[in-house]
Amino acid sequence: MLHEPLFAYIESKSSHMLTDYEKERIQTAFKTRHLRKRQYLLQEGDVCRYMAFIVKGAGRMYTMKENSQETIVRLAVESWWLGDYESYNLYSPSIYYIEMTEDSDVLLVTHESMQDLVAAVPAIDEMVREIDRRGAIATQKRIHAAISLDAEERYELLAKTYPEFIRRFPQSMIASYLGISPETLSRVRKKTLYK
Amino acid sequence: MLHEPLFAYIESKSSHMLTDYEKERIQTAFKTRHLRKRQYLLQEGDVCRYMAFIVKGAGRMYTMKENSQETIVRLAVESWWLGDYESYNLYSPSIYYIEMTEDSDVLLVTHESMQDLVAAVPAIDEMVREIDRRGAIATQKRIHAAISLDAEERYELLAKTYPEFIRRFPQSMIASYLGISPETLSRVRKKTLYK
DNA sequence: CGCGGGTTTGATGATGCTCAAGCCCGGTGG
DNA sequence: CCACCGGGCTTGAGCATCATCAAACCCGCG
Repeated sequence: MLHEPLFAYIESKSSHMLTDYEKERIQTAFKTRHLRKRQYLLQEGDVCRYMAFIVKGAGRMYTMKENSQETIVRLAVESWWLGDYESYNLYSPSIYYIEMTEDSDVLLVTHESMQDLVAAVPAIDEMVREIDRRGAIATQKRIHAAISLDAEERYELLAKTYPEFIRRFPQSMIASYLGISPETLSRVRKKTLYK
Repeated sequence: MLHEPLFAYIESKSSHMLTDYEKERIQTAFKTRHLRKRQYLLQEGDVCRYMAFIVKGAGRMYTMKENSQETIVRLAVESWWLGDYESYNLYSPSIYYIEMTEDSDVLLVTHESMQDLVAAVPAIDEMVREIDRRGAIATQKRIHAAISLDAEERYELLAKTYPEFIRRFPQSMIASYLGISPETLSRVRKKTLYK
């Protein structure tokens, strides 16, 4: 059953166990959806109507400049969330694209449903706080890395923090996520091999 | 009375008004403290025991590398919060310094007191969620700026988003916050003057 | 008047980008 | 089964951006 990983995730992020009734509510709120590689969850200009919990697969969120230059701001795999937080909360048009990079199973929930769940299910409420807290800490670190480390240091930090990413995403995406060119990343990797 | 700006702030971030009783509780939890320019609120290695709400003044949070190279990750003025979120939540030793850049009045609250308040005062609960939400959105944007914009674009974005910062912090700090050298910032400013 | 911190200016060099070509490898069709 | 794509990665050369180092400058203050 596709919702099981979500239940496990929620319980892992909170001190409450889920009751059967709560699981039912959650199951109703989260719609399952299968997305194939290269399918879009969100396109620039649209409002992000769903947050996606990745049950299986992987995806990326990025912007595109006029010159068709992509900048990846987020990568996500199993048990991660994907969605434009700003657009989702404020119902504003998004500046991002979200695209799956593998065939994926996701669970989608609207902002309204999520708010209801937060109010009704203590474990969800706790989970949301926990996610926000961890998110704030992680982004703080990433900003620090982005403004204070050079290309090589940023790559090594990522490889240490999320080795999974290096394995699952093509190198060009890793480069974009790190804010460096694919060529530079290639050279950095070659260099770090001999160490 | 020093707590008034905090009450106003809380109410502005929530849909609830504060009762007199709640204000009393808040006043008890938040200790006022005067800090002079260059005084530290936190030093590397210490646990961040307080979140600070700035009633008056300004401060900065930064790391220091062995080579005594500073990297500012956060600037804050009136009605902003200052503290290392990670250390504050996890009681782990901080990697940051927090220093006031002006004579300041701040209100300090421990993690435990804050948790009590969140549970007891609906407006505070709402405020915390709102801050987390806005924080997540703002840091997302800052990451995007850091990895996709060049020095000039980053400066112009900051000047547009927080003109206050440009006026209140010395240029060298703005440079560090943007992840560029003071010399480069000086040249960028000269250039943007003639446009 | 002279000191000192922050900013500016100039010269030089490193880091990383761009453009272009070659390479590797897995997939496809003859 | 092999030849031929084609996409992603690598490699190289030249160049732009930005850091570094050093000196001059500006201005408020003792």
